[in-house]
Amino acid sequence: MMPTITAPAPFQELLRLLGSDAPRPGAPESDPSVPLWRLRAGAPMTHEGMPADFIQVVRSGSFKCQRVAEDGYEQVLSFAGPGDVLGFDGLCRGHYPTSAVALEDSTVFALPLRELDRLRQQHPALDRGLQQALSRQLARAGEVAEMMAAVAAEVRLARFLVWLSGCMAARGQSPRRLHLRMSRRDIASLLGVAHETVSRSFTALAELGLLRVDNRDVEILDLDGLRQCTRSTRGFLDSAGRAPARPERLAA
Amino acid sequence: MMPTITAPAPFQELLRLLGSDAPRPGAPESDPSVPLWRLRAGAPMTHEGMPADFIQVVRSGSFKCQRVAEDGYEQVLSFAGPGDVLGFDGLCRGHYPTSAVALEDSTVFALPLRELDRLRQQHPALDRGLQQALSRQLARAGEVAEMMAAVAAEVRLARFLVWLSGCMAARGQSPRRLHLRMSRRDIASLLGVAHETVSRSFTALAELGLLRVDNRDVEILDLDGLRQCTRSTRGFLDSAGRAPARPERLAA
DNA sequence: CGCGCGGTTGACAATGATCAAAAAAGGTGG
DNA sequence: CCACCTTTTTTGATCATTGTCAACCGCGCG
Repeated sequence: MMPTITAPAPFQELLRLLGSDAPRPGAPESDPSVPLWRLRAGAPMTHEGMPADFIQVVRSGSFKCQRVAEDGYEQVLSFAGPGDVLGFDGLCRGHYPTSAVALEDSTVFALPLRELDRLRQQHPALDRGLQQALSRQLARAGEVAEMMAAVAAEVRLARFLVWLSGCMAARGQSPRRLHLRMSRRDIASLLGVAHETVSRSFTALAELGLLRVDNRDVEILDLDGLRQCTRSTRGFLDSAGRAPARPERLAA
Repeated sequence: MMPTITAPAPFQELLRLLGSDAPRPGAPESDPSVPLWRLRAGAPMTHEGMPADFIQVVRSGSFKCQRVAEDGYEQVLSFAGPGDVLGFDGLCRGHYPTSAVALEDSTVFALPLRELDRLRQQHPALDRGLQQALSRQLARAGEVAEMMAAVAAEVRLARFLVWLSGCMAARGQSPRRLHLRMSRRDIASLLGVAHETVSRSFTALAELGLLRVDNRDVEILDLDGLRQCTRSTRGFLDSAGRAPARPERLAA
C-alpha cells in the first residue's frame, strides 16, 4: 500500500480508541504489534476496487469514504474520525467497495485481514472493541440516511452539523466550535444536494442566528434551535415542536 | 419480546444463511440450540429504543428497518431479507436505534447478546459468518446512500430496482420478476421522495419500456437499460454511456 | 504575478412536494 | 358471495425549492 509504515504503536491505545474501556488484567507484555500508518492530507488510504488486505482504525485525523461513478462524480458516503473502523466493508467480497481519503494528516492502526481472526481470538478485548465499533458504524449508517432523507436542504445541513457536534462531544471537545475538515462539495455530496445549495443553507442558518460561519470554522450559537430544525421531516415548519419560523428569506 | 418462540432450528442452516459456506468438520452433535422466532406480516420485531437483548438473522421473509420521528413520520432506513443481520446496531448502546417490522410472514434466528460472545468463541464458523454478514450490511449501507443520492427520482427508483434484482439473483431467483413486499410509501421513504413521486417514477420507467408494473409485481423488461438509468448521477442524461434519452414526458 | 480552487451569490427553469380526488385493491363481517 | 370499509395506488394541478449556469471574490501556490 501507499501509506508510510512506522513503528508499531501501543495496543492499549487501540483498545481505548475502540471504546473497550475495560482495563484488561492481562500482561501488557503479550500485546501484539499493530502497524501504524501515517497519511498526508488528501492521500488515498484505500482505493475502490483494490483487494482488501487490511481494516483500519482511525487513530487521529479524519477521512471521507466515497465511491466515484464512471462519469467522475464523487459520491461521499460517510466521514470518519478517531475510533472509526474503515475498510471492513471489503471483507465480504475481498476488495474495498469504497475509497477512503484522508481529509487532513492522519494516522490509523492497520489490522491485516489475514491475521484478524487470530488476533480477535487471542485478544478478546480487541474482539469486543471491534464489535462495538462495527455496531457504531452500522448505527451511523442509519444516521447518514436520516440526514439525506430530510426534504429541506437547511434541515439536512442542520442534521449534519448536529451530528458533527455530537462527534465532538463524544470526544470530549467543544460541541459548539466546529472545524470542518471537508469541502462544501464533500458535504453537498454526502447530503445529496448541489454544493451551491450547501453554501446557501449555511448562510440561511446563519441568518437565523443559529450559526456563525467563517469559511470552514463554524460556531454553533443556538444548539437547541439547530436541533429544532433537525426535527422537521417535511418542510421547514415544525408541526410538533414550536415552529422555528420560516427563514423569511431576504428579510433584513 | 412479542414474537412467538418455537423449537430451535438447525444450526447448519444458520451457518449456510450467513454465507459461511465452509462445511465444517465438527460434530453436528455439539450444535447449539438457537431460538427461532416466527413473525406475522406487519408485526414489529424490534422496537426503537427498547433494550437490545438479541440480534436476529433473517431466515425467511423480509423486514423494513425504520425510525419514526416525533411528528410520526416513518423514515425507512433499509430493507432486509434472508441472511441479513438485524439488531446489531443496538449492541453499542444497549438499545435498538431502529425498529424492524416484518413485511410478510417471516422467521428469524434469534441470538441472545448475553451468549453471543460465547457462541462466537465456541463456533468459529458462526463467528466468521457473522463478520461476513456484518461486512455485507456495511457495504449495503453505502448502496442505500447511493440510491438516495441520485438527483432524479426515476434514477433513484431504478437504482432501487436494480439493487432488488441483485438480491434476487444472489438468492438464485429470477432477477427479472420482482414481487415487492413493501408499499410505495416505504419505498418513497427509503429513497427520500414523496410517495406520489415513486408512483409517477414507476409509470415513467414503464413508459420507457424498461418495466412492466402491475401493482406490487414488477417485471424488468430491460435490465441493461435500467442499469443505464442507474448510472446517471446528475440529471437523467448520461454523459458517459450512451444517452438513455430524456423521458420525453407526455410523448405518446 | 497569474492561475486554479474553494466558496458565495444571482437568475432562471424545472423537478418534485404538496394539495386534492378518484380509482383500485384488500380485508371484514354479514 | 357480496356490501362496505380502509388502505394503497394513481393521476392531476399548482407552486416553490433547488439544480444549473454564470459571475465574482478571496486565497494559496507555483
